[in-house]
Amino acid sequence: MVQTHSLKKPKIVIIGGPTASGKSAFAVQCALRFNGEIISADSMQIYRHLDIGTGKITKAEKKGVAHHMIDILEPDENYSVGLYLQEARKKIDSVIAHKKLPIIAGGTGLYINAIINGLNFSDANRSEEVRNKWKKIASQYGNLFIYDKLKKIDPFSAEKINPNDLKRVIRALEIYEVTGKTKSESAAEKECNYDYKLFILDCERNELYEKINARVDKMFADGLMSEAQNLRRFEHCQSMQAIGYKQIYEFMAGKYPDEEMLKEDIKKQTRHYAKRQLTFFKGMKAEKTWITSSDFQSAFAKIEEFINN
RNA sequence: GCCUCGAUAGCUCAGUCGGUAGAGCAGGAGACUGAAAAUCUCCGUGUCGGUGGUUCGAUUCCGCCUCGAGGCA
Repeated sequence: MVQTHSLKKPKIVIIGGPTASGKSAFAVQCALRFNGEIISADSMQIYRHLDIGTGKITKAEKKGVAHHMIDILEPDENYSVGLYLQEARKKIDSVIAHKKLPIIAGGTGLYINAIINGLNFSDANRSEEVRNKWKKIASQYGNLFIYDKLKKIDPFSAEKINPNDLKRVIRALEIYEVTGKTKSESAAEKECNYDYKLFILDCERNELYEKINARVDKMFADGLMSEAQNLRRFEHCQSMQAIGYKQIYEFMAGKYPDEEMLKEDIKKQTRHYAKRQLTFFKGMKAEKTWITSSDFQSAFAKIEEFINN
């Protein structure tokens, strides 16, 4: 993506990467070094009380650096990229107003992408009513049935969506129903409001997986079970899509032979998730710099250069 | 010591009435614009334990050997 006349735009640093890659710690180091404040881009850490399971940064780990967009919702609240973008922009602007460097850090690629590439369909907010209606139709007449509806309304979008990808088929239908315009009609490239420097943290796959495994073990040692237990009344809320909690509820319902299997499954799900994150960042339309933990020094140099030119 | 049953992909196993084999899981790759820690798509060659024999041809049938599980002594 080419950035034109970036000189006038405010500068922000963005840090992405898979879980357990060390984003949070790196972000704190950057903030300390460049007088920054961190704006989280994590769809699960925005929820209060989901601490251990989301690997939320602790007070000590924050080292006095301000963190935004963490702990702003109760577990029973719904959220969306649209709301995130709205809030995050405000935070970014206020950090800039305070003459500090905004550092966006998190693993939710979609949120980061929204900040970089904006969002179309601005008036197509989620409509539970519309979604439920289509969901019901789909379960009654099959995925293909509603896919065919979409094909008639918006063949261009349908072309790019797999018929089994129910959520996306429904969303495309929803956009049309809410705005009267099709998804493809309203799609357009947008230019980023900010001059950004994006780093993606990564490491060798085996090493990443080992870190993930160790991290899950630590979560259990830190009391994930009781944390989940205490949140059980939210079992069917959006926040409980987070890996760990839902498996624990299934464990309590007797779906795993023993705790060891539970842990193994959570590790596995987390590995799959990390892989998906990596794929998303790889495919993201943005200028990015891939780094590992051994590249921190050179990354600092790049940030230095970025903010000073 | 004898008998029985196993030995096939990293793991669990299916299968080949004899023409060199396929599922699930793991693993890999990918998609992704308001639920994203979600949702979805694609990818399977391995001395078919070893060795002799029968056969045009054996992973498949037969013998022996090795290893594992169970049973009888």
